[in-house]
Amino acid sequence: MDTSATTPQLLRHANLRAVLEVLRASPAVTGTDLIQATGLTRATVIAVCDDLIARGWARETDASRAPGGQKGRPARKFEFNEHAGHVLGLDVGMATVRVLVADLSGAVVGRETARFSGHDASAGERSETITATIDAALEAAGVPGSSVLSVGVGVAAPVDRKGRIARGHHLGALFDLGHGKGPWADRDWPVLLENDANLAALAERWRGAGSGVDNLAVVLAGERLSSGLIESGRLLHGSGGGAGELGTLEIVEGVGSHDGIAKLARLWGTAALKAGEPTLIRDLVGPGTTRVSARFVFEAAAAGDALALEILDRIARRMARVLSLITTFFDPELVVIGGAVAASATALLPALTEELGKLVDSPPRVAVSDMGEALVPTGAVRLALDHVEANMLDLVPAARRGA
Amino acid sequence: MDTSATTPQLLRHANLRAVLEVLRASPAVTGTDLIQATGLTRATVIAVCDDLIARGWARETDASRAPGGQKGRPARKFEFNEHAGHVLGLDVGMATVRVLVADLSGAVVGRETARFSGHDASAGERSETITATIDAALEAAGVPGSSVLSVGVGVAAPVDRKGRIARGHHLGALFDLGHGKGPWADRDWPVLLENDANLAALAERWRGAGSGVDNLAVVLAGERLSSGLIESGRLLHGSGGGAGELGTLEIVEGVGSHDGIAKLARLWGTAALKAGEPTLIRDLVGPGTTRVSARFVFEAAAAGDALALEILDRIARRMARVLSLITTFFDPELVVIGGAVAASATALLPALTEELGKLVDSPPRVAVSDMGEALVPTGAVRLALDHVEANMLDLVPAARRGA
DNA sequence: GCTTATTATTTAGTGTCTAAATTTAAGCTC
DNA sequence: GAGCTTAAATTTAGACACTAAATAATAAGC
Repeated sequence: MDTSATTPQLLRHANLRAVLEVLRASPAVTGTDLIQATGLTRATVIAVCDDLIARGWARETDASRAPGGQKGRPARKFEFNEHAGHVLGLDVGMATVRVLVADLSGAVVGRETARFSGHDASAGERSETITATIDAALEAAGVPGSSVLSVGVGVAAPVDRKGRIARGHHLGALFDLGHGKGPWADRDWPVLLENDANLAALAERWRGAGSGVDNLAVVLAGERLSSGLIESGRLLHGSGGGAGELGTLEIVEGVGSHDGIAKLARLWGTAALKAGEPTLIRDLVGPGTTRVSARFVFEAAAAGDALALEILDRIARRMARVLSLITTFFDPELVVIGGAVAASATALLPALTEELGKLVDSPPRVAVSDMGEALVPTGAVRLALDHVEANMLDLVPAARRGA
Repeated sequence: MDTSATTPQLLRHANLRAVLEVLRASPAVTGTDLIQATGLTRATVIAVCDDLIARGWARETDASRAPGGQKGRPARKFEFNEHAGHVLGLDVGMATVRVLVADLSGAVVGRETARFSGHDASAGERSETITATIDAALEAAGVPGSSVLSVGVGVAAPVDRKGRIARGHHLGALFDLGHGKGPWADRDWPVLLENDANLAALAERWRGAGSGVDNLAVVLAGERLSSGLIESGRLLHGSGGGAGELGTLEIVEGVGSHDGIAKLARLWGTAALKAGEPTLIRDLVGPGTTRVSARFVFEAAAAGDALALEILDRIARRMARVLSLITTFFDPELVVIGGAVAASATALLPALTEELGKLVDSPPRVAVSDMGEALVPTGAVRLALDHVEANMLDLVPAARRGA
């Protein structure tokens, strides 16, 4: 709906887009298929395909149709050239960096994870670690850096629509992730920064529980709580990227802070242990230890330990209150819980949905993510792919570079 | 970004749109202006304008330029034909219906308000009242019904993106507002239902405090609380239209229900009176009366009455908590408070912003609507205009109808 | 009345699409 | 293998919309 002037070439541009979109969605396609999908004439469809092939975004497959099948002249078959380039999906956390390398079909062809040297690592050190991890991932995948068409990066901070970390956020000092800086200082990759919970939402909608869902919330509930919100298929950012940050839930009765599931399990588990209550958790933790990791609480609960079960119940009820607020403000069709302990969070679901049903008139479906650690980087891949797809016709595929 | 096929005519279509958009935005424009605004050639611009004139959406003004100014052949001047049709903006409440008639520039040319016969009025009676009110408004404006190109309707219920009132909502039983039913049974107007708070948001962004703001929340806070949310310039609906309904804020500490400002003022004012506390409110209400309307509380506060001021302070703090939640989830740039008592709500602002500043890291600007009763119907006009503008080239202007 | 400036209109040329006719490359039948 | 059938590709003619450049119109200034 933009006030843009148009030239005849723009027509072709639009048709290139249309055909490309079909090609991306289907494995291998004949001219006739494209005629039906786009409504264009055969002459046009073929011309557009030849154009796409010349630009490097599509390729023609050796017809080789099933013998004894169709009569008539064999159709040419066209398909999306998923090797026309690659994208990187990064999850840059406080302690670790995860890198995925994917081709343009979204298939992951390489991955690598590294830990930063320490909590007090400088921005420069962190940059070097990120660069090294990217290089390792690319090498493992056999993908040259020149093939990278865009990079999606998830960070645990609000990021506005222009890809800037919220001013004054502590993460801004720890990393140097701006365009053309830090890890990508000497590469000309388009770098897209995005909040990690938002990327989790993209990931769940792409390959998780939210596929095909246009109104979706994802709550990252490991150590801290944050949420990514998709409305009508679009990510919400708010004016400064702070939408869904859940930073001020302290005012909610029964939700004393924005602590996530893992942290609550640890806190309450430790508290119970200190109080000397009889529980299986003590045996799991072992003698002499006072720190209770979240895992032990979940294990004890799975074994039927009453105290652990009660802790889970409290966590579930607290989560239900958070979800009830999200429902009030967004009315999503589905809420997915992700984050470090997502797998164990399944145990919370019955109590959570029951409590949510009490709090809200028409509660959304609630699911637990099964994407594990890959959640955020997968969303980063999706973000990078979105960018490539949106700008495909203005880009030059890796193979054609310099030609 | 839709996968749509394109024909050469689509080019013209796009340019018609582009030129029309410029025409709508500026008073009277020459070909040269359009060349600069659109980047098209003079030949094209003129052809497009002639096309628009032929279709009825634009008109040519008698050049009559300031004498003694420009040399050269006088430029033709084109302008948007705001009389090519009209729109209706309705606010259908429980007790009243408000109707605005506007031309395509958005100028209000007629208005009418009516009360329904009673709370127990049937859907049929209500329909008749609405029809009569519309007819009166059109007649007063001298606009024939055939000139109406679309109708925006605000209702106090969740409405999904397809214009359907949430299933099971009590308002659905009181009205019969579906497409081609009730008040518009024998007219062929496109009717666009929308939640009233959402329309308030559209109105504030169009002609209120939110002009030019892309991330905006409007809170209708008269009797009940509800909010309309605009993110990146788009209204949020959620999966069932329930986004921003604020129906479950009961779980928030200090916000015991979704009562609005007027209701709280009334409740707390009445309670104070019953408790026998000394206050100016008693004098304003008059002897023998126990019902305290919100107005008296605001008047007493304006006169410096301590108890009234304290009530306002409590209301302000409660509102601040609601706004802090909105901020947490949406991060809007601006929040506008509207609804029945908006004008008096200005008195709440200092305490409200102070409290909000304590609750939230980077609080949004807060403003009070000055659009009064016109707020929702103005938003309905905006909604109707949006629809007309989006579909303009597929519509037939009123004047050309039947030709 | 001539020049100059500005705009409108006309003309020729280009890119893109459709529709219809033609060509190509198979499978099938005899 | 010749000939028929079929499905797809290609070619051709025509339509539409745009640009660029040339031409025409209209007013102000001298």
